[in-house]
Amino acid sequence: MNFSIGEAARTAGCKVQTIRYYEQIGLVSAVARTAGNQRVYSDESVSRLAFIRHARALGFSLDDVRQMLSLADKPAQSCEDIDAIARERLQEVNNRIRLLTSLKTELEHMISACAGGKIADCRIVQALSDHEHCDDDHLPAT
Amino acid sequence: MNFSIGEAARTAGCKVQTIRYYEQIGLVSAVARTAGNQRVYSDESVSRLAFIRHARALGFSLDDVRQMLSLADKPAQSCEDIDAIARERLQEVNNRIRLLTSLKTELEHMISACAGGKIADCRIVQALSDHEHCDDDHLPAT
DNA sequence: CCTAATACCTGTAGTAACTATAGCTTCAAG
DNA sequence: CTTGAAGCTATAGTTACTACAGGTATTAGG
Repeated sequence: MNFSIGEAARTAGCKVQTIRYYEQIGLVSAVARTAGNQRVYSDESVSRLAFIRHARALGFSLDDVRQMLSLADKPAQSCEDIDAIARERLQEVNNRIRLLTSLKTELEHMISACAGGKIADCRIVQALSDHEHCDDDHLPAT
Repeated sequence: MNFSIGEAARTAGCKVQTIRYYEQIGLVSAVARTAGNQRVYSDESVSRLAFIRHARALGFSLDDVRQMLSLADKPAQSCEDIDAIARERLQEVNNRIRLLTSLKTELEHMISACAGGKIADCRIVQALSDHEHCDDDHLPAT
């Protein structure tokens, strides 16, 4: 089956420009073109795009994806490396969940303490002004 | 007390350039300078920076922060709006936790299914190739 | 008082991972 | 045969910083 870039995008779950972007940065190789210079996608290239989108949705970086794709092209090798990447990802996901859970608690506290008063004594403003009480320097969850 | 930009950065928990960046985009106003043109920070400007960093760490965008800062400058007003921003944030945090939890499960499944075999039958690669079984189109958790 | 090491200054460019725009061409339907 | 949608390229914008280059200020030691 052949697909236009629009169909490929719908199938893979991304925008047309995203696919062109992936091609541009060399994450996927250029596909065939029609006489009129339009890209033609095979099942295989569409599923490669789906792989990428799925990995991205799982939080893998494009760099991770690049590694995994090159590994996936050597089917005879052991999948140790891919496993390692996935394990690292799991670590990060766990960290992020832990961080977000503590943020959730903090936000809930702030909200419940601020029962529609004046800003002058708003607990949210106070809580945010005052960094003392929280000793971890919780950095932005990139 | 007066602080150099370096001290302010250490206190607020960010890099020197980040402070200059906040000034540049007008998130904080320009502070006084020494005879030698170096920025001088008061306690108040440092705590404003700390406010920003703390809010950022809680996942508020710079745009949220901008709103909150302008609201915080009108202490006589009700804190309804700030409360609303915080509630919205809480919603997002909850969504993100939900998403990450399902990713965690998926990653764990993949990892346990891939017990050091060959890539040709690696479950991780298979799971990522195959988008069918997951019906939500879980977008990247920005 | 001089020097060397820091810390500061401005301005610009780079990062990730897209997203959007402009201005054009191609294609499919009626 | 025309019209509107979808495709093409190239370029610029987004968020929130971070890094660099090339220069000036400040401070501690000798």
